[in-house]
Amino acid sequence: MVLSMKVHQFARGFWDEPSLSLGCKRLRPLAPKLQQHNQHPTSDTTTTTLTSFDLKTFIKPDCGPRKLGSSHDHNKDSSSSSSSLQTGVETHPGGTRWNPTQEQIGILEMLYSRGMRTPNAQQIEHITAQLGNYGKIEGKNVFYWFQNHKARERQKQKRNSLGLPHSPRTPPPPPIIPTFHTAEDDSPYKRKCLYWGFECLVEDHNGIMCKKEEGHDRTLELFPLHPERR
Amino acid sequence: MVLSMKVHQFARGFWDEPSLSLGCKRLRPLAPKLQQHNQHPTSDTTTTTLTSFDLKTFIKPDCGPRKLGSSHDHNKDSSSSSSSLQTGVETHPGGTRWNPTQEQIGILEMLYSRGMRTPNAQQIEHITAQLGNYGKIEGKNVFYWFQNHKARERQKQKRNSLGLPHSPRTPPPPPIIPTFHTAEDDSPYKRKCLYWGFECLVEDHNGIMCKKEEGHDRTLELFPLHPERR
DNA sequence: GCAAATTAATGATTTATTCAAG
DNA sequence: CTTGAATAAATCATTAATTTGC
Repeated sequence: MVLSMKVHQFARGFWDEPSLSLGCKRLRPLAPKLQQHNQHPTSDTTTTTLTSFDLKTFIKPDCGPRKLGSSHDHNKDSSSSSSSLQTGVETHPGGTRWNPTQEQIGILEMLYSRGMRTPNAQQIEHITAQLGNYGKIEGKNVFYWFQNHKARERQKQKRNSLGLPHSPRTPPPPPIIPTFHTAEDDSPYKRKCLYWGFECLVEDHNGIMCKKEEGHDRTLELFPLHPERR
Repeated sequence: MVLSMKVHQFARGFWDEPSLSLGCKRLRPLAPKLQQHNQHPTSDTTTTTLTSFDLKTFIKPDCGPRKLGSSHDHNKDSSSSSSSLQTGVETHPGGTRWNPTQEQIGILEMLYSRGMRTPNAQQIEHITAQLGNYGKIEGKNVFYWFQNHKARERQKQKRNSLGLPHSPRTPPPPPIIPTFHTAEDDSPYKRKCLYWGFECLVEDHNGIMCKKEEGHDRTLELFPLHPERR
């Protein structure tokens, strides 16, 4: 199959699609990268595009490495300590990776404790919007948080079960996630539901305090988040 | 700090309540670190009041098992009706999986052969747009194609090297790929929700696609659009 | 007390596996 | 049985928390 693609030129230019330009918004003050908008104005070219395939369009001109972070702040406040550091180190105001605030973590854990494991896009958006009230955050952060948290809880559990395998069988297998019905029925709102109630420690058979894992009860049933399967 | 949470409200009406304030902080898992990062300049108090947390918003109608392929809101203009994407491939309400056309496969393989492995969000969009001329396709299809193709080439290679280890050396391992590192990229929020984003290739002096050196940014949005499956 | 050096967490990606449509 | 789609496991990388020497 030959597609009439014009491979020959990998010339650059063109990736900047007009429409998306917005993206380029975040440039940081530091490196002024200039993005190039180049030529090719248009061309609606696309005309061709209709049927032909322009390889060249696949090459991005390269935009500089902009890292940045974003506006924002996050305020790592940090410090108190006097300033100190900031001195140039760059902590750059923008940091690179997301640094969750207590509130954000709290909400996320609450949701997790209620059974949420892999929120869908819609949910992620929602959560992101809510958490945005407490600090900078993006959808992907939420997505990753759930992935990581789920995976790490899993390892932790595994480690524990191996480390002290008493309890022959019934190795706390299924996290069990509550079943979440719809609110309405059982008394959903019965619990007080401390915001961050999770983390609650409980005493196990041996009198050792441990974190109650994924418990079934705890405060729950508040809302039908959709139970994840599994 | 007190959390002034109005717990009682959790009672009924919860969903109706517009919002519930929350603000408390939580302890960190093991080591209580108290960091306080509270964000928001504004109050340092965490009064909570500032923002409210609407639990109910997490529920969302969602409802049904929507499977649909990705329609997902977002501007994706969706399908219905029109076609933004051309050809009217049917929008298949039912959501089926992508069924690539010869042309699409051809282009993808060509790109793969040139070294592309993990296109970033921008590239995916571009590719998607191009391939859209040959049949219905979405960004995630492109993303997955590269992932699967890469992984399967890898297995195939492994199998071959083991199965018939003639050719002592050079077991065609390196697909050639230039270096691919991360890339920079762009835009964080730019996308509403691109399915996922990744590295970006750039052209080097020789016109070969390679990964842009040193950028560390990979910032992109990612997350699966509909996770609910299964 | 401070800050470089070290360590513990955990955010972000990549790779391997699994599941299921066709 | 091929392969699109999705998840889980493994890995990489940064930042926060600690420790340590001056």
